[in-house]
Amino acid sequence: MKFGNQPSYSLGQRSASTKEALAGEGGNVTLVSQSTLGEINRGRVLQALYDNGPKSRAELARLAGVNRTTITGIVQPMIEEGLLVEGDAVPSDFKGGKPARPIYFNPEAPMLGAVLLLPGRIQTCLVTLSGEIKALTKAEFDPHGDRDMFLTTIKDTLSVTLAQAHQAPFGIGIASGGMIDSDNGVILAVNLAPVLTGLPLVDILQKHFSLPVVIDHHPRALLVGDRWFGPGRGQRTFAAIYTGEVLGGAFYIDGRVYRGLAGSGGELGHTVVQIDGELCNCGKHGCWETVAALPWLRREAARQGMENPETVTCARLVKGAAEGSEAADGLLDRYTRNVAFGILNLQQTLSLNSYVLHGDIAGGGVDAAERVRQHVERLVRKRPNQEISITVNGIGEGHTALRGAAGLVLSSHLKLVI
Amino acid sequence: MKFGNQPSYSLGQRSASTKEALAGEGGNVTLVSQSTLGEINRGRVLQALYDNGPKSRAELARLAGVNRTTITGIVQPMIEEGLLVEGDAVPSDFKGGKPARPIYFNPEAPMLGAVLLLPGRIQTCLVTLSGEIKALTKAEFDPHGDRDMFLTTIKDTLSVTLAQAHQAPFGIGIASGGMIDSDNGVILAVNLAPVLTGLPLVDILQKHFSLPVVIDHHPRALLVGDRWFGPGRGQRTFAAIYTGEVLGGAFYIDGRVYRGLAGSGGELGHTVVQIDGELCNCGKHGCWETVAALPWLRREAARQGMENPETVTCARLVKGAAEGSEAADGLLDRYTRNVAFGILNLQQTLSLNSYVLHGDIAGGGVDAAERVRQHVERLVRKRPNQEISITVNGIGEGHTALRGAAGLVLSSHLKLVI
DNA sequence: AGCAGTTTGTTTGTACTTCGCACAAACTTA
DNA sequence: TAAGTTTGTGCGAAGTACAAACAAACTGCT
Repeated sequence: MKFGNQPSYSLGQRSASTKEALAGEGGNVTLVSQSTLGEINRGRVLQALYDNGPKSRAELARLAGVNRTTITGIVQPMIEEGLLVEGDAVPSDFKGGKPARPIYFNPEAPMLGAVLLLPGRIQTCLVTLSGEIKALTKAEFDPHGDRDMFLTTIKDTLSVTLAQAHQAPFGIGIASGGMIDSDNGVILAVNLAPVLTGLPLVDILQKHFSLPVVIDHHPRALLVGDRWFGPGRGQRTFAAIYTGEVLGGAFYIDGRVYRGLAGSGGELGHTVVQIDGELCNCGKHGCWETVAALPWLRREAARQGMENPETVTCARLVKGAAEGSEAADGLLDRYTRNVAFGILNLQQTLSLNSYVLHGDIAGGGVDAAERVRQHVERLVRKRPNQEISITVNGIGEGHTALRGAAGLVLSSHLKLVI
Repeated sequence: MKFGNQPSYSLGQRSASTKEALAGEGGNVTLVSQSTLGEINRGRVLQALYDNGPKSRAELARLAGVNRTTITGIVQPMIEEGLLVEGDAVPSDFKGGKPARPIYFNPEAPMLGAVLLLPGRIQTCLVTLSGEIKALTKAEFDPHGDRDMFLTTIKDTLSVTLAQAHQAPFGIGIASGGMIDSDNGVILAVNLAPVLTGLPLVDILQKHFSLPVVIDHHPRALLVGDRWFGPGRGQRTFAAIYTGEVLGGAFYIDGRVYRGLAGSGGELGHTVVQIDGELCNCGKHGCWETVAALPWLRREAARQGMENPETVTCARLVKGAAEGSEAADGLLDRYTRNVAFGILNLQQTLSLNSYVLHGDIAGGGVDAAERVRQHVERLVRKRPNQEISITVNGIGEGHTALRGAAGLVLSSHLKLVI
């Protein structure tokens, strides 16, 4: 399936990107041009719409403390090209005044494609500019199988989804498990799905679909999803933490997704929390993963003689504890404490204060999250005005990851810095 | 067309601060104004001069990929006000052309005041815009003594230094040990110097000297000093690590000093590396500090029956190992390995790749640094293009910290983002 | 010595974007 | 109906980078 001509929006393709212009290049100097200034401010107005919902031009100007004509100069071209749309007038309040016309994302605008790629499972969908998920399609693949067969599967699945878009999407975002080089669009390694190792997936899909494609690792997609329409919405600083067969994390720092070099930041599962601890599959001892991932939970459940230890999850422990099982309560406490150590280390390092849980630990709901938070509070060094928040994302992890994957396209295509 | 109701986040007013304008305020969206654009680019040209040394306007324009008149528009006002100065013409090369006149910081411009405040010791000095340290003055104070006496001492010491400036300095930067709230200019706690605990030092000195005053914690000043005229010069991402009686760190991420909320990032000494480890003076077990700070080294030296264990340092161990002492070599290896765990955790979390060592571990010179690097390399998860550099700062730690303290003033006063 | 070629720094006008002011449109209230 | 209030737009001012042209100051060759 090929998409030919794409809609032309004045925001255009990613060039010497806004992010780079803001940050400068290492050793070289990059100045910010007039046109980049316009891009920065366009992205910021778009983000304000996401964070605050539909708003009139006058209200946006007030919120940002700028001139009304500035806002009009920014949004009018986007209204004309169909990215934004003007809503029905809102009746004036008791003081009178002309009714305001809130502006928001146009439901008729092109959508974003999204792929969630986990060991053995593919999900694809379309995501509207207001975050609705459509045309969800699922497929399975053999994690140890043949690469060509995998590529056929992902292309077919994506084709089914994209066929339901009435216009060429802005692009395709991929959230993938494993170790990702997001700069070069390559899946470096997925221990649980060797078929993906070394796969230059971005290039392959860009060529096949003639659409821009971006990729990032799964926790980072969760983070973007949290930030866009989840608990991280409107926040300046927070982290997403994933626990499951492996552990991972992602950071939103000072209003930007932190990636590290080539997207390598956030490999929290292989930070050491017990120097002389158990051997980890990465080859060293005492990784956080050895005491806070599902394999550890299953081993401990078996050690305690619990029923069906191979199916133990945080959710099951919370349920058991609520039903009075002391074994479940005790194991849950140890598990949440072990999870807390990784979060504690993040807090002492980066002082993010706000953590959104995903994966198995999130399956334990607010009870598990509160236990983790209490463990962290007991351990962390106290400071004035330090309030640590640990929440679970109530939206559902698959949808969050897909939204996040789509959000990756937003970042690159619309200069919207999520 | 109707839009559904969406939650509204409170947004602040437009910020005049360049840093805030670039990043946006938590949940708030701040647009970048024309005048802020000018400030951003002025700061960037100044940083380019620091990173590259004296350069002609034409060369700066080439480095930045911008128009020559843009550079002139930026630097000419600074030349006129005496911040920058035009040097002697440089002879043209074999192709001819008008000789270029390099521009750099004016030696006759005002200086920066700097204070280094460690338990029991005060150092003050002036720092020129090109990083030279002048009028260095030292004093001592009783860490457990009377606050008024401490304030008298620091004011007198600073007065001696400032009396040697021919013009009012741009401001005073303070590098202080302990836990610092850099937003509010308060020293929150210094375990080794209780006289400083709770001291609103910025306010006190601003009132006394009628100069702008900024404060940050010691590792962050080291970082700024590294970035300005040390191994971090021109780098986009690196960390400074301090080992001594306590441990600390600071990060330069994506071209900016990372502070965390109220300056609380970088408390690496209290990350956990051994869940069931020794009790730390912060109240929990297994902090990195319990296995990598000088108290650990002294205890281990005593346990091994080394001579004068209370004076053991990394430098002494390196010397001992070079002279054939297997005990020194063995303890040095354990020490550098323990230090490596904290750096490893940083690398897995933030992927900074470049670490500058300070304090006791730096006293071991390149030998100690190389041992740490090898330990990290053995432990870290491999990725393509990942090269980990661990260096010591050869300039001297006191000078680096003082330069860094002065650099804090540069950041705030000249909108030069170090 | 004179000329062509090259490079630097400056002058002048254009382009991009935000700011400020004024006005018309569209309402509420007395 | 008139006064007051708010929204969105038109127009000119202000700030800053970009582009073209020119003069100054040099090198190398004939």
